[in-house]
This record gives sequence, C-alpha cells and structure tokens, in this order.
Amino acid sequence: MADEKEVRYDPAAIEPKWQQRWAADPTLYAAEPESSGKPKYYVLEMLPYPSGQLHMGHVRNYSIGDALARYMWMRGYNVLHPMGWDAFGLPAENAALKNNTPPREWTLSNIAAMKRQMLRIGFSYDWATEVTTCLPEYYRWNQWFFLRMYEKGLVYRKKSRVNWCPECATVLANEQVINGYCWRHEDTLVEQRDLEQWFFRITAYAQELLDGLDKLEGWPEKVRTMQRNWIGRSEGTEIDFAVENRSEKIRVFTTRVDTIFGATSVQLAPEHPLVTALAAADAGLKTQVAGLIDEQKKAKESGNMGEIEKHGVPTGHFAINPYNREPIPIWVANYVLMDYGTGAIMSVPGHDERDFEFAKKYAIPIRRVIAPADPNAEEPELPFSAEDGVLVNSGEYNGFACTQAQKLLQEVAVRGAFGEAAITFRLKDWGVSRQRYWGTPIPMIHCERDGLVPVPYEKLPVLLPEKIEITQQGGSPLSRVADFVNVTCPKCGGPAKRETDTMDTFVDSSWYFYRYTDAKNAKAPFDPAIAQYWFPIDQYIGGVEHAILHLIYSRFWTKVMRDQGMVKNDEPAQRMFTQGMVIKDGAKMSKSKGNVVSPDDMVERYGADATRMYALFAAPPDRDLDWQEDGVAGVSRFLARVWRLVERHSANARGESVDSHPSSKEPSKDGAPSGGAALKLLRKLHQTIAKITQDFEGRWHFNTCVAAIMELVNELQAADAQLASGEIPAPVVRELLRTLVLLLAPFAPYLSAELWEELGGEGSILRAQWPKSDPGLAKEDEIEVPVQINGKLIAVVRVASDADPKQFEAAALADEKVKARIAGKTVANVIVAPGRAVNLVVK
RNA sequence: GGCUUGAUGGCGGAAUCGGCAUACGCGGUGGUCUCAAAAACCAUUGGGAGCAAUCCCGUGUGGGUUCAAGUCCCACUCAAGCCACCA
Repeated sequence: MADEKEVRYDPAAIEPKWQQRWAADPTLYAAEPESSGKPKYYVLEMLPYPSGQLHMGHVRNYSIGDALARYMWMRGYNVLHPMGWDAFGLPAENAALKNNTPPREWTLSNIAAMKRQMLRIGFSYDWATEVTTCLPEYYRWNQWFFLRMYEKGLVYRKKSRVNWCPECATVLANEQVINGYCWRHEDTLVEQRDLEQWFFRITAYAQELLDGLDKLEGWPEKVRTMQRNWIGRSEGTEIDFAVENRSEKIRVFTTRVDTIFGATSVQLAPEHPLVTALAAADAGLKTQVAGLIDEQKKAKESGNMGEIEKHGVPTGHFAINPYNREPIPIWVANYVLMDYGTGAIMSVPGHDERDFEFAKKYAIPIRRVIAPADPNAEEPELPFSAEDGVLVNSGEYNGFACTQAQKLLQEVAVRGAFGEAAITFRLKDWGVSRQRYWGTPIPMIHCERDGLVPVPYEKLPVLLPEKIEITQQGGSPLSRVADFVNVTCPKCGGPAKRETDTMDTFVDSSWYFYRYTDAKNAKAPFDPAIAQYWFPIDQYIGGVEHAILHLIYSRFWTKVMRDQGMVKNDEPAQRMFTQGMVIKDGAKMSKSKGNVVSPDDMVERYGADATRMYALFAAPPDRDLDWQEDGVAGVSRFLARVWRLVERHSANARGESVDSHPSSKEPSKDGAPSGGAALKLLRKLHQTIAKITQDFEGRWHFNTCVAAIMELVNELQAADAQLASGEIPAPVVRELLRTLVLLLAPFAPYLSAELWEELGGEGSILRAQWPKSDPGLAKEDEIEVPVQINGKLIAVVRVASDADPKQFEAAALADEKVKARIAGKTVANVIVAPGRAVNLVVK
C-alpha cells in the first residue's frame, strides 16, 4: 500500500511544501537594485480591485505574467514583478451598508483573502513592494500630485453638467458612462446634473496622447485604434455667421468648408446660448426647444443617439453666409450636440447625409456644390459626401478641388476676420470629483475670505476619517463629518470648510506602477532615479476593458510627471498585451449567469499547476478562453505523467557527470540503436527548447508551448524501456529530464521545483539557466517532403535535410507512385521549394 | 452606420514564410491489466465509396491571384468588441 501511494502525483502534498519554502525566502522573487548589473525587466499585470475573490480572469492574467517573469529570471534578468490593490471604490461602501462593516476593514480583509489565493497558486510576486491604494502612505501622494497639478493649472473647478448615477449617488466621468448607463450599474440610467466639479486638464495633452499612439508599436492595434477614436481629433474651420437684426454671431465648426455655398440653413443645438436668448422672448419656441432637449436626453440615456428621429424647429431668424451674403434660416435641431464643436453647424444637405435627411423632412432647399473631378463622369446622386470632387455653384471658387478650396476658403475667412482653422477633439477634460466616502480626499479648503485654498504640502495627508456612518443619503458622506469639514484657513486662519469630494479611483491606478519601484518612500511618491532605472514598463498585461479608461489616464499622468521632471519616459509602458476573456458555455463568467468557476475549487481538485497551466493551454492568450473542466483534468493527468516519468528514471539520471554525453559526438547513423534512440530524443528536446524560447521572445502562443512539452513527454514515454535499460546512457537521461523540468518551470512552478530537487538540481530552479537550443542537434538529418502533381499531394519522399533542389527533384521523380502518375505524360515544369515541397506540372 | 477581430473535426484549438489541413488536449470506440471497477497503458477516431490496395470530398459563402491557398486579394454572410447624427 505504501508503495502505491508513493507513485502517485499529489499536488496537495507538493504545493503547500513549496509555498512554505518560498515564503521563507524573501529574496527569491525580489527585484534587485540597479547595481546588480543585470539587465532589468519590468513585467506588470494590472492590479485587481479587492472584491474578496480571485476570478478566472485574474488567474489567466497572472498566469501569463508569471510565466513571462519566471522565463526572464531564468534568462538572467533582474525582474520586477509586483502586485498591489486598487482598494478604494464604491463596493466597500455598499458592503458597509449591507453588513455594517467599516469599508477599511472590509477592504483589508478582502485583500488578505485574495493574497492567500495568489500565494496558493504560486505567483512570483515581490510582496515587499506591495501597494495598497486606500492606505494614507499611498493616497497622500494622490493629494500631493493634485496640488502640483493645481499649481500648474492642470486642475480646475467649474460648474458643469455632469453624469450622475442615482445608484452610486455620485458623478461619473464620461468614460464611465456606457450607452447612457452606469458602468457599475448596468440597469441604472445616468442623469444629468449641474454641479461644481474638479477637473484634470487632460485635453491639454490631447494632441500628444494621439501622436504618441503611433510610436507605441508594442501595443495591440485594437487598443491604439480605440484610443484614437476616443480622442477623436478632427480638423476643420470655424466660421462666424452674422444674425440678421441681432448683434450675436453664430460660430459653426465644419470639416467641409468647401461646401459652404451649399449651406441652406444653420442648425443650433437646443442648449445653444442664442437659442436660450431667442426662446426667452418667444414662449412658443421655448416649449418646442424644451421638447427637443428632452428628446436628446432620452436618446442619450437609452444609448441610441445614433438613431434619434431628426426633429427641428425654425426660429424665424436668419443667418448671413459670409461668403455670398445669402440669408439662410436658423433652426434648432435635436441632432446637434452642444458639447461638441461649437454647438452649431451649417447644414449642407447636398453633401451630408444627416443634413440631407433633415432638409427632406422640412423641405429645405438642397443644392449641389460639388461635382465629380472627372467631367465625363455621371453626376452622382445627392447626398454626395466624397471629398475628391470639384466645386460648382460656388461663385468665384468654381472648379477648385475640394481640398484646395478648403485651404483657400479658410484663408479668406482669416483675412476677412470671420473665421479660422480649428481642431476639435472629442476627448473631454477628466472630471475627478466623486461624492463618495471611500476615496482620496481632495486636498482643498473653501475659505469665505480667500476662496479656494490648497492644503499646504506639510499638512498632507488629509486623512480620511475612520469613524463615519455610511448611509444611503445623497451628497458627500464626508460633508456630514463636522470634525473633518470645519478647519481654519491656512491663509488667513479664519473659519473655513474642507472640500468633501473624493477623487475618482482611476487617479489611484494612473501612477501606481511607479510606486512599486520605491514603495516605502515616505518623502516622495518615488525616487526619480529608481523609477528611471525601471521605466518604461517592459511588458504590461491586462484586460482589454481598460483599453480606454485606465490606459489613457496612465499615459496622461506619465506625460504630466515628465513635464514636471519626475520621469524621463514619455509613455508608461513599452509593450502592452491584452488577454482575452474567460468564458464558459458561451458566456462571460458572471454570478447572474451562474457559470462562475472558482479558482479555489480548481486548485483543490487538480492543483495550482494544472489550473494555471490549463489557463495557458486552452487558447492563445489574446483570444477568449472557453473553460472546460475536462481540460483541466487532462492537464493534471499530463503533469502526473511527467511526475511518474521523472520518478522512474531519477535514480538513473542523478549524480552522473554530464561531460561524456554523446550529443557532442558524431551520431552513429547506421546501426548502434542506443545512439539512434538517444539522438532522436535529444533532437526532439532541442526542437522543443527552440520552439518555446522563440514563443517567449515573440508570439506568446503559450498554448502551443504546452503542447510542445506534451509531445516531448510523449516521445520520452514511448522510449521508456530504453531510458530504463541503459540503452540510452545515464548522462543523456539526465540531460533529457533536467531540461524537460526547466522547460516546464514557467508554466508549472510547483512540479518543476519538486522535480528539480528530485533530480539533484542546485538551488532554486528560478535561478537555473534557461536551456539553450543547439541548432545542430535540433536539425533533422532527413526530412519528409510532400510531392505534388498539379498541386495535388501524391507522395511523401525522404530527402537529406541539406539536399539541393536537384536532389529534391530527383527524389520526387524516383518515387514509384510519382513514376506511375507521370508515365506517358510530359513534365512541363518542376517547382522545388527546398525543404518544403516539390510540385510537378504535368500535361 | 464606421472601425477592429474572428469563423478549421463531436468540443477547445494547431498549421509562425503560401508548400502533407486537423499538432496537442478533451470526448468517443475497441483492447490490456482486474473477481470487478477506478487509475494507468496500448490501438483507433474529419466525411464518403470499397473486401482491400486505393480513390473522391473537405478550413463560413461566392469569385480571383498562384505551379501550389486555411493562409494573399475582392465581394458577401454570421459572431464578438469598440465607437457612433462628432458636423
């Protein structure tokens, strides 16, 4: 009985043992200082929100990063592989309401639970650099940055119409509104409210954020495109239209000033100041405009602004086209947005689809002012929005090409002082005020006499009060804490009140990765010299859901710090990798769908190695992964096979000298079965090393890396008798098994540590050298080459791998099946792709 | 409506440069071991025809380029993601 137990792979015994040993060695996963002299490598996975439970998406994310970190260590790099907690945020307050637990307590106990899970799976984090954003040691630096940015004019306060989630009872950034719904509450419509809010001037960096994307070649094209669309730059012209019998002017923004002779109306957004002024004197108009505003609001809220039924109201007033003095009617339209461009457009129904639809509905004239460049071409049907035509019906500008006319008309506007070139961005400033408790207090004071007064640096941090009652009341919870609110003004010493808004938690995650490099620093967010050594991040890994929010804010923050001389890099991360989602039964894992698989369950049943290795094996890391428990069982069976294989032969492999192994000798081609078998296995081994190394260096298809190791193990197992009998010499057995274990190390750290020890490996396998593939050994003597006739596969012939094209051709023509096929026919051509195929063109 | 991905056996997926389609794993079938089972191991597993050797068909659909296409080009269908009267 005892013997039987001994030959069973038991992760439940192996894994806790190594957890203890790893925990006892704080240097194992520790980053070293620059003075180590090794090349640095910073691999970063996105820090989780401490919900209390690791989910499979986390496990997948961290398994990818962990494999990379371990590989880089074995390649001799100085690796920084940190982990932390995005620990502020609303769920802690909701939990407080529900369970009557203080947010801090709830959050910290969740962190402890998730950390235990991470340790159990065996991720190689340097816990000495752990960052927890809800602790004053961290958030004080949010406040410090806030003050610095305030000094530089990058923070400002304004009354603005904001997105308000009634469920969160707080403001949301534009990025947090998804189709009119709250990003956290998928069923809650976001409302619009007017509030005094704090903003970060991210638009000051709009152009640089856009330009920088071109240089981020190590980022997924998908992410770069999404950011480009989000920044939404468009180049055009602003033109002033005078209003008949009134002093106001209407400024419109257009990208197609070349079509201005086709403008047959001006359309204003319902919230345009001129509309408000006109409506004030016209009760009928006022009611109708209110209706339009309502329609817009409803459309925005339901997320189909794109399908809003176009609807407008004539004001009865006229605007003067400055180019031809033509009066055109001024309308108010529900499809014109106040928060984009100037909130007013010139309507050119002949050359814009939206304007066309509107003009049709209200019988506004439609005019052709652009014709195809080719005079023989048929006149295209209106609306014709192509930009490659020439101007017609445009007075003195007839005959100019569109792009030419755009420049010319713009110059005319500038000279006439009624317009100018303009660039409009879709990107808005980042609203960071939140009327919540569990966040970083904004370090500002409102004094009756001195107005806004920043909290002096030496008074930081502004501590979040610990004792607070969380209620469902609206407004800032902090405003109900008298001790917190009532202060003396730092300037005049008079009575004053603290700002009670807290910061958006995306502030926390915009710079956390710098803090990792110097996590204990009590004098500054980090030491610039240390950050300069580690930055930029060599590889950032996370979910695509952060492609816009987090990744654009992080880029902004880095540029701000650079301009303040804190860092030298323009971008936070050199390379970015977005992993796919983990799905089950065709849907994303979620509680509501009841298809959640718990990592703890998997670890208990199959072990941590099998769980994380399956997460890498089931799909390439950038694609969605369909979780199938049978697959985890399969990986676990494979690991058991590896374990038994090494157990069977470890005595044979252990303690032998490596010097005399036959890989350095001339292979015995014709006979000695031992040499043949050994050589065959060594060849497979070196092919596998090459394949996996290549994948780590580029493609990252870890699923095929695992498959390659499986193939190697299958071959070793098939040669089991030779391995045991001495037919394959002990030093070769030793090299085969030790290398196999090294190759497994990035994917299955527990098993490889155990087997490394079993095979007499010295020290931690993490410090062992990554194997190097010997190209001579990896190369096949003979290769199989397909022979096609007219593109159809007929035969496979064996040819020396270094044969020349003539030999390929001769081998193909010598094949019996080929001979039979071409008998009596003419071989018109022979195409040889050396090493790949031979194709005979036969007539 | 725009942009970006993707579509390969019963399932997850492989084929990295245009050169043997389906590696590897799951599942299935048959077997060895066992009193029996589990585990493990061995064999087999895209479809069709045939006793067989063998032949034919096959990577969402339709065209094209090429000696050769899962891979490149064009058009389309479906699915996922992002943006969306953005002037």
